Amino acid sequence: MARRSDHSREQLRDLAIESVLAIVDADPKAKVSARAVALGMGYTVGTLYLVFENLDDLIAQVNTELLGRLYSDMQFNIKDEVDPQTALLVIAKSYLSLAEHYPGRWQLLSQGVDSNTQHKPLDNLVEEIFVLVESQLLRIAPLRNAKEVSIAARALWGAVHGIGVIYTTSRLKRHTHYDAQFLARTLIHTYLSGFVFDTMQPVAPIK
Amino acid sequence: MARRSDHSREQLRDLAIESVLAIVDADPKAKVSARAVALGMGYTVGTLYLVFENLDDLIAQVNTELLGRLYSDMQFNIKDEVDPQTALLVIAKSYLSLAEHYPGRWQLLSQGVDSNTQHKPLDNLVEEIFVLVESQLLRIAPLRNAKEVSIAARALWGAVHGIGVIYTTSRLKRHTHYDAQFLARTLIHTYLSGFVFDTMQPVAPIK
DNA sequence: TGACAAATTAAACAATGTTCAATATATTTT
DNA sequence: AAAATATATTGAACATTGTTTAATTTGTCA
Repeated sequence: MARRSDHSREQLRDLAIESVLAIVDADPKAKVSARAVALGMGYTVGTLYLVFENLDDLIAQVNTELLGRLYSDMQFNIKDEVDPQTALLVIAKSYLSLAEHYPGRWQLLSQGVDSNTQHKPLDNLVEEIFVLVESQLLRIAPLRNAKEVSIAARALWGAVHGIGVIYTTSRLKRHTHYDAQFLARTLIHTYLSGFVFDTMQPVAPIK
Repeated sequence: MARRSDHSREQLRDLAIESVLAIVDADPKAKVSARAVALGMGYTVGTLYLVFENLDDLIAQVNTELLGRLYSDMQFNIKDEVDPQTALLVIAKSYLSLAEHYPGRWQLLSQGVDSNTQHKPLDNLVEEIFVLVESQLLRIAPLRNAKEVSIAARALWGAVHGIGVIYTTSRLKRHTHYDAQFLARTLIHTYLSGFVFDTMQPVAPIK
């Protein structure tokens, strides 16, 4: 039996998170079960429930960790970037490189972000990324008002996310697939050239 | 006990599919369990396995049904549409109206489309929708070659899908959310105005 | 050294997907 | 019409899941 106080709560938390990552890295379609996670950290199931409320809580914390790293990457990579369009590309690149290099982690994250269970820190991170995108859009088109920028940010981010979804699944299904980065570059490039010049008045609602 | 031959295999299949839809319509976050589905059709679990290989097979068939209806809607709604941009908006509208009016069905579909399990008829339908989008794009920009159109279609469709994801989850989490149709209209409008005029040469790869 | 407290486990629970022998019912044969 | 056969349907069983909790081990302190 593992000896008491071999690890602090904090350490147990980290062990669990790493165990989850090891599982999905080894096999992107593997099921992340409580027992498998516990085994991976050298403990038994019960211990997990000392540290986490339940499995959803654990997964949410893993996703918070993943998205947190992504956010840091993004901030670091754009901090000296003068061109806002390039900055947006860098942001998208960070997001999509997870899909390319760590499909298991990306699935975890993309399923978690769209899961119905709430998790404050995770939701906040998502919001911060939106802010990052918005601030670049505002630099691109300074005359737009806040509402327009907010809408454009959501549309654009949804678009990048969607590209990640299409990419991941077409790869897991072994279809022919396109380079996600390339799709994102053409999308952003094309979208922004419209965003700058256009009235952004959508056409009238259909019917 | 239900009497033998009360229903043909075909009828059982339809009963099962309707039972699934009833479950997710009643509660978008309800778990679709084999027993719940069987109960909903007035049979017991075992019967399900006479008709379907397993639960994934059932869900895939439900999704095929859903996407099939969507595809018919799309075809019907654009058949007399002369303006390709409007046609694309109609296509997106069909897709997103599922997210708006049937969140449970939409989650089923969006999780199923991005699931790793293969299902030929479902995959084919997805492909057909891509073709629909491609043909409109080709009408908008006849000088683009097939590869460009194919890429643009995937980027655009991914974008619409992503908007649906963002919309559904922000609604299920009771965040403030934007009208999905509106987001899609601005996205498509903006994107297309770029697609027509732009070189579609993405900027150089980052780093 | 012994008693208390805390960490960890092992076993148990209900609910899941799935299988399959038993049973009820329809159909065919005599 | 009764018996024999075939098959649709069930109900119980199994392994595996998430989760809880009583038991046990281990560290600490009087």
